[in-house]
Amino acid sequence: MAREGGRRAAGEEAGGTTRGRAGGDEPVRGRLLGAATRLFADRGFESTSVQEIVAAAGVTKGAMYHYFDSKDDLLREIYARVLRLQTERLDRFADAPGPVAGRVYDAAVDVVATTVENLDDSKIFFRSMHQLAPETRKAVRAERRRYHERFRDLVAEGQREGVFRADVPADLVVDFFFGSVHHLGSWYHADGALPGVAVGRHFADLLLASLRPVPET
Amino acid sequence: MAREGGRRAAGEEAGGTTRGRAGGDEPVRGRLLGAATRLFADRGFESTSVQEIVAAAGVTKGAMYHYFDSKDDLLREIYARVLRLQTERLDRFADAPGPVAGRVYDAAVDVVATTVENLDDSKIFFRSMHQLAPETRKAVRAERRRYHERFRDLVAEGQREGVFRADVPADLVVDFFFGSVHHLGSWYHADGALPGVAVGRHFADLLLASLRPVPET
Amino acid sequence: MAREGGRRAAGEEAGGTTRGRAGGDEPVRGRLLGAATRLFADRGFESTSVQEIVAAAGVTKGAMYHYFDSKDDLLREIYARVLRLQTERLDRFADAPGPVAGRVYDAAVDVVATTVENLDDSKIFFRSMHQLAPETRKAVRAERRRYHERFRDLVAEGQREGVFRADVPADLVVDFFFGSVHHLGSWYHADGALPGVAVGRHFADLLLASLRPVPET
Amino acid sequence: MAREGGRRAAGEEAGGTTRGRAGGDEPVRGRLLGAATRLFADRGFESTSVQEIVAAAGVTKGAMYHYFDSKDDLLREIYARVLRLQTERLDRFADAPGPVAGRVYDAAVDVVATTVENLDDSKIFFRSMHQLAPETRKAVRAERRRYHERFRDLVAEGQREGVFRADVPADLVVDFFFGSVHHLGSWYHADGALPGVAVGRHFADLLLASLRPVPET
DNA sequence: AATGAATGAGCATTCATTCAT
DNA sequence: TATGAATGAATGCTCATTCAT
Repeated sequence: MAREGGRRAAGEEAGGTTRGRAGGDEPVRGRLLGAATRLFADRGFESTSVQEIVAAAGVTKGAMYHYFDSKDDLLREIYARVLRLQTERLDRFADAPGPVAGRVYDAAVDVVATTVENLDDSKIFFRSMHQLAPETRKAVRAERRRYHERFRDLVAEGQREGVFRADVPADLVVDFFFGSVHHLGSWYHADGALPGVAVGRHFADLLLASLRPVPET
Repeated sequence: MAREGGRRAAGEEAGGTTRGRAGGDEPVRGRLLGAATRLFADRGFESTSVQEIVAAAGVTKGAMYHYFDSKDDLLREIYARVLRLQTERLDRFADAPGPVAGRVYDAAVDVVATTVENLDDSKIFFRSMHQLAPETRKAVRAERRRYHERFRDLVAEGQREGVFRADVPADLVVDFFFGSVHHLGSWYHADGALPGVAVGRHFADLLLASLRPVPET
Repeated sequence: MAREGGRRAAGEEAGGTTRGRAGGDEPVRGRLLGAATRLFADRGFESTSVQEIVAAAGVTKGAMYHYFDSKDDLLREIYARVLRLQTERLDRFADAPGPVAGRVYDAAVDVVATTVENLDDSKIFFRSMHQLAPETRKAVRAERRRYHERFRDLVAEGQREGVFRADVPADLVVDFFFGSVHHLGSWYHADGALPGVAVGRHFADLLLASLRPVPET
Repeated sequence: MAREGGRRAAGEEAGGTTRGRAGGDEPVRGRLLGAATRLFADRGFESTSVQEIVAAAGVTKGAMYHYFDSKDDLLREIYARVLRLQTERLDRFADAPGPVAGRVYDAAVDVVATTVENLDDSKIFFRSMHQLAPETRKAVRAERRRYHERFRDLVAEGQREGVFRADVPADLVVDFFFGSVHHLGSWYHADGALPGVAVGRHFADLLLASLRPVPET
């Protein structure tokens, strides 16, 4: 039963299986996912009770277990959503035409901007990985690795072409850069002076600068 | 069983109140801190029970509550240990003589190497911040901010001297770099090919490269 | 899927209200009763969820609540079915012509054979009695007592005629014998070497032997 | 922790680890086992909540989980207690000197009397077997089988000696007789006219009578 | 310095049942 | 005749913590 609901995940905002009752006009499933995302980001997965989630979503526990198999399932869905979004966007930038440096720059700006726009997702992603069931964790990591490799291939392409320095492993560059991205959740505040895109441009600048071929002395 | 941090913590009490019993020769307090560090890093703070900690340390619950006020107190001690260590080391490098670029480089290599050597501490630090009591969290953040500012001042010094580019805020540079450092816990494995210091040198290289003044066109 | 009892139950409604859908060609009501019988016998009444029953029957919960008032109602129907069957059969043998010893023997063989053929019913009967609503339980017990008395009267008839020993209360003989019958569910396996009728003949032999008048010494 | 308590099972009535608080003077562990036995017999294992058990024993849930691993563990202990008692007693009678018929008679009387004296245990034994974890169930069945075989060997001994008829398998005789014994819980009431030993003597009489060699005609 | 029995609040989850459609 | 979303009460169990000894 919950599995059926689970399958419907992709279309969750397509709306309208429920008429909206107490708590909002959005379908129950989406409300639950939204409430869970906010709470998991704020307090952590383990410190958030199912009771708090359903209260925040304005539904009953039974309703939650109608749409999701478990609290873990909720987390799993959030991971799936993040992975889907990020993969889609990277693909778009990596496959674009033009010189590799530009594509890396654009992808870097975008991933920062997207991360800032979905800061809750990002906080959850790196803080709650170890709460996933081993199997799920493996799947998430595999998907994440594909993402990493996609970006790394872009860097490696630049290195082969000579527009990026080649004396640092491309994998390490990616870990270096994405460390910065993933920690946005630790310090960035929406009410800060710098908009997400501005941060993205700075980060992308720093990345490209760090990759400039070392000047001869 | 005994971790480096654990040994320090025990010493802090100015010597052996316990004669070591089942589970190791080290004083009880240190054993508890060591076991807690390992378990918090592996499973997270919330998913680790006091029972598991005392079992891993080979003591009883009563003994734990003799040395620590609460489970939170254990976490607080771990944070204090990390902050003390990192601040000490940064001070050493920042206060060293010589040109600013060299000091930044050395400090950067060191923080990476130290993080890699105490990877469990690092994992805990960024994953469990939100479990601290608000007051403690505030104190930890303040201390952390001082650390950040110390490093930022180094960068700003280089910018004023003209050896670092000045078109990117020094604060942002520090967040950029420490994001990379803090995420070492997400991918670095002790059994990997690259020793901690090597990673440190690559990271420091990238940092300095990203700070080189932008060439005139 | 279809058990003998299930087929009878369906017929009771005087013919097919449902055209059979996913899961079998049999009417829904019978499928539900069959599935419930098997599951109650395997796992016990309390450990079987309505969800499991409807899944096994290939219908939805709503359908079940259309045909039955409650989960208890399902159990009540199973009891009614068993009682009807056993009473019918005993009546047939008790009312037959011929000497009382032969009638007791035949009835004894038959109840064993019938029990073995409907072992699930038997398992449920003695394991789940206490789950019935007090009122229903009272009714079931009353019906059961009538059955017991019918058999006891047969024994008493033999005692009066002098073909059975009279130094043991007829009621006790019946409890003695039916204990053996009711516990068939605890040890008899359909794949065992001995067919139900063979067990029945042995049991009937033992019963009649135990009733032989005590020889004078 | 609960395991430690579990080991102490045998000495549970040796008394005095607790000073008796609300609810009685008996140690907590024994009170819990007593309350559970009564309730499981009355309402069945599944229909009895842990809350009801601890309320009846006058302790808190936490205390129960200090002594027992789970509700299942409680049931397991009850089974262990029954098996221990019955095996002990059968051994005593089977190993006694004298002719086999007398030993069978005495053992039969005793098992009925003992069953009647511990009717709750008996009700639980045959009603809740399927609630045991598969592993435990296997162990219980194995122990039970040894009991059955001990009794069967006694019957077989009599058949070899010619004092019992040999045309019915000894195993079947044992199943026949113990069926009667196990179903005492279904009809016997302590307030009934017949004391346990009297029922035992009647049952033993019936058993021996059913085993008399068939007279030649 | 250390024990271990006991607490009690809280947790994730299950489940029979209802009801608008 | 049948669906499936939703309910709400109850369940077994965990856990940080206390306290007399």
